[in-house]
Amino acid sequence: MSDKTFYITTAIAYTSGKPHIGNTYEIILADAIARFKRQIGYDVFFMTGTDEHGQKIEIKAKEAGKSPKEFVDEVAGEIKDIWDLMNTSYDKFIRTTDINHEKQVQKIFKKLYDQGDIYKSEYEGLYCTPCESFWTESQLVDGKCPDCSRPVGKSKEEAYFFRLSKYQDRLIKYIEDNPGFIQPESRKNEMINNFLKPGLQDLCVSRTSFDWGIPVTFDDKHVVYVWIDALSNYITGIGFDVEGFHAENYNSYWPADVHLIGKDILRFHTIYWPIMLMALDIPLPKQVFGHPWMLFGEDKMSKSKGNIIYADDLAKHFGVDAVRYFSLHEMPFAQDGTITWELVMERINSDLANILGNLVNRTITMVNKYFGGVIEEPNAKESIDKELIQLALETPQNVEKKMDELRVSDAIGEIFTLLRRSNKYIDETMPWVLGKDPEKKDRLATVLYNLLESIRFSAIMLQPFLPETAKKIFKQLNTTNTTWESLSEFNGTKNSSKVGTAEILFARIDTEKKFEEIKTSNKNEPNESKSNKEKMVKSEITIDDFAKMDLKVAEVIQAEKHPKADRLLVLQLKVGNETRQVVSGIAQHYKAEELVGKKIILIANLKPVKLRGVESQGMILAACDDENLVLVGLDKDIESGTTVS
RNA sequence: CGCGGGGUGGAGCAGUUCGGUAGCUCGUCGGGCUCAUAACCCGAAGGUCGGGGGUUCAAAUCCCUCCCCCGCAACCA
Repeated sequence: MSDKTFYITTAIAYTSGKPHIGNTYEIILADAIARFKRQIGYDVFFMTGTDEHGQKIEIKAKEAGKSPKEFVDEVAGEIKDIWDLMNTSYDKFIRTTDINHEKQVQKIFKKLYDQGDIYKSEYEGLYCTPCESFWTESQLVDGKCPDCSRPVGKSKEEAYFFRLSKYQDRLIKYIEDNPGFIQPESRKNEMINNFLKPGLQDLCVSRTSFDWGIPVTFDDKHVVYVWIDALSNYITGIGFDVEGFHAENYNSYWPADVHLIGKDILRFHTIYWPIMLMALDIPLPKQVFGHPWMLFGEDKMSKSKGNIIYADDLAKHFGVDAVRYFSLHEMPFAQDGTITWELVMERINSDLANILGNLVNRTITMVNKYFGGVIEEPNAKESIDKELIQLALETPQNVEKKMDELRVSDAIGEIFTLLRRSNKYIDETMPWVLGKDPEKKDRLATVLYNLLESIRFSAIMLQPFLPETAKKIFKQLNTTNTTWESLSEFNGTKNSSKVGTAEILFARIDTEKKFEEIKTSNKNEPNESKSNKEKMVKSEITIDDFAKMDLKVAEVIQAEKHPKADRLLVLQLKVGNETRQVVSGIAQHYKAEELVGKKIILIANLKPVKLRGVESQGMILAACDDENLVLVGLDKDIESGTTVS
């Protein structure tokens, strides 16, 4: 083993449901980095896992009629299956329900308490009893509960707090002294200016309102709330021990080289986590990389939008390496990437089938056709070869440079530049012409040798990204010379070995046909998002309950934007001979001017409230899902003020 | 003036740190080639680099200003 170590982690996945391709991307990315580092000689430890506690899971388990433990066992298994399907080479899969983890979390909590970093206090806030919610001063509307408009009272809940403020200045200094710590760097300022400079509030680190968590040893009403539980996995997973009896892995791998996480949880990893570590007096991770998100078209993937793509579905249609390739290639360094079925097929066809697959195929075919599979000594070199050879020799360094910056997509781009260049080399040298002239046999052998060698180069470099494909290429080349070190010289193809038969690596996809296939296979599978699960079924009411509502036809006589809120319109409604002002959150769907003259339905006896300072006397009806909002109108015209029942 | 990201040929992006011929992939059109998976290779068309102003010999890049889009925050009665 090498003495250069590299410890990389992903965020641990929350076991509330099946992860989609956007979540899966993170582990594929981590895997590519881990494999690459191993390849260039690092002793790598790669950890991933699941975050399994919390109220949400408690509720979900109950809905599913299971105990929380049964529930998380199932989901964690499902997550692990997807990680395995994606051929990810993690060294450890940690679960926050692992006994060792739980034990260490309890000890960490106790230690921080004993040394005064955690203290018991009361979560004091403005509490709305019917809603069971705490609110801050700024959230209140008219001094009342924003949810139900009832008065709130001061209330207290016992909780433990972590004194973040104590470490604030040390953290700012650390971030400023280590410019590479937060990646991409644009996020650094966001953290400092938005959270650190204004001053950190102490963090609530325990709960009494649910049970599915790690109990606080010295106060059994409390369970450890997410932060200390989840974040500490990065050290407990490699054998950190509060009392100092660390496992060997902890001693060799900590501090982590990279925490790879989604950009949405960067704050927890660059503020709470480092402060926890400071309090425990252990070194901070070297880098936290907040990767961008994979969007479906323009939108975030979400169940309610029904636009989720899962890695296993993609793999079923296109194969694992194609999914890996797409995820790694299509994601820019800092900006969000996009996935659609069309894009996936386009990438597979143009890159994997045309450029890579076809190059291997045509080369192997020619070696078999002209030389019976055995290439002889390359002794007829020409100056035209130099450009190809030089590029091949430069590419490993370029890849390494990009990978150092975690620019995985760019690293892959470097390899494809070599593949394109190789295709071009075939046209330049025209081996099929050489093949017709027996005197040119040596030259032909040299040309094909150069091609085999640059394919070997490419395949070696592709290993971290497309491990299975690389294997297949090695098999076709019939080479075992697959180390990174062998890329220092352009002579690693053995002259005497016989290449294998040409096999298609990636078949071209008939886009239209495939689309049909995908559609049918999606139909066959019950679409979870639209079935039982997501439907909100409210409890039954009587006609009397309904009769409490005073619904009226109303005509919009004036509409304008709310002066202080983006999503709100202020409407003046004519209801019979009365005029009502209603504030409505429809500004993203309707322009003020197009509403004037429309007749709509108003709930007229709703208690008035102020919204961002403007009084609203009622509410108008609209149908809406996540994307669309349509006002409820009338089939035929009728007087405003008419009662609706 | 809440915070942040972005606006570059038809599409998606790089280039902006540190001014010096506007680049890549896909698509379109034309050509070449036949070893190969209708693939590969070459060429062309197509851009006032969101608008305006300024600095400069020179601005996508620096400064000022305005417009638009997307997140977050707020807000949806």
